[in-house]
Amino acid sequence: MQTFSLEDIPFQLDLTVSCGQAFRWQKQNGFWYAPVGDKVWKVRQEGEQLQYEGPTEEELVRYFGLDVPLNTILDEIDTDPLIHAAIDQCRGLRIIRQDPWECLISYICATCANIPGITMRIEHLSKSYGRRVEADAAVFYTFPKAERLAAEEICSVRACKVGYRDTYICTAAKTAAENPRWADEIRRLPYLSAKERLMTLPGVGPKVADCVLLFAFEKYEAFPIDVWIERILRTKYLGGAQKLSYNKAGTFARDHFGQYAGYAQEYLFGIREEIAGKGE
DNA sequence: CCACGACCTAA
DNA sequence: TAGGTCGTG
Repeated sequence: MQTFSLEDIPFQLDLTVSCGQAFRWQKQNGFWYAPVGDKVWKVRQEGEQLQYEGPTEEELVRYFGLDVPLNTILDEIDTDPLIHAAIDQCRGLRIIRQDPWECLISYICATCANIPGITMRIEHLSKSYGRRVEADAAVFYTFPKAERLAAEEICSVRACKVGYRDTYICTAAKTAAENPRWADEIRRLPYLSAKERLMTLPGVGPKVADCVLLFAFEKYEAFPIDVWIERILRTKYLGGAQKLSYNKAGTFARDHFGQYAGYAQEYLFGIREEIAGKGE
């Protein structure tokens, strides 16, 4: 077991792994476990100390974005009373740097589903095509590589309870397997071009693309708008009128919150239950 | 650009 | 009914 001292680095592990951005973390005996890459990670936070097993320190810092100047970012997005309250309540919530391929498939699986439903599909895919890894007498399955999924028939993938997303997953797998540099190419592009490129994949619309750009490509201008965020934007920021188009709402958010609008989205999402319905 | 229904499945 | 996308008007 290794330790990492946070000192003055604001971080809330529990909130970060359970807020709905990543889907594989589970808590057992006081530790959080998840298959990350080809290993199982085990992490616990005790005050200003992180205890961990699995990653190197460098991998740990990178994955949880501990090198990102969070307080500076939060100051920058702190532009109104509601986001201010969200920051007060969730300070330490960080955007995880996920693997692009796993993130892409995860959010393709996220359409018309809640968090348990998404998690279930990813677990099915991993159990069917990933590698079995044991840790502390528990069994985990790594997320399958694109090459592995590209070799599968659509009907086989559908057995993972992914429903109509089967063809989307298979097409994405073939695309990624044919061009292993796809993620690097997207990473180099500015936000809008990267989004256009992602949206050429079937099953990837503006919302899924924004999620992947924010959670895997460090494009912090990305502001994913789901039904929760749309409701908050409409009732709390735009006078409760009719629905805005996705692009207009996103443009408003970037104007209002600035270049780190994606962080604002996460913090607003973090307090969605408290303000849902109120003011509708 | 906006409205609409279909799409799989599980809770 | 659900954290959308796609095809059609």
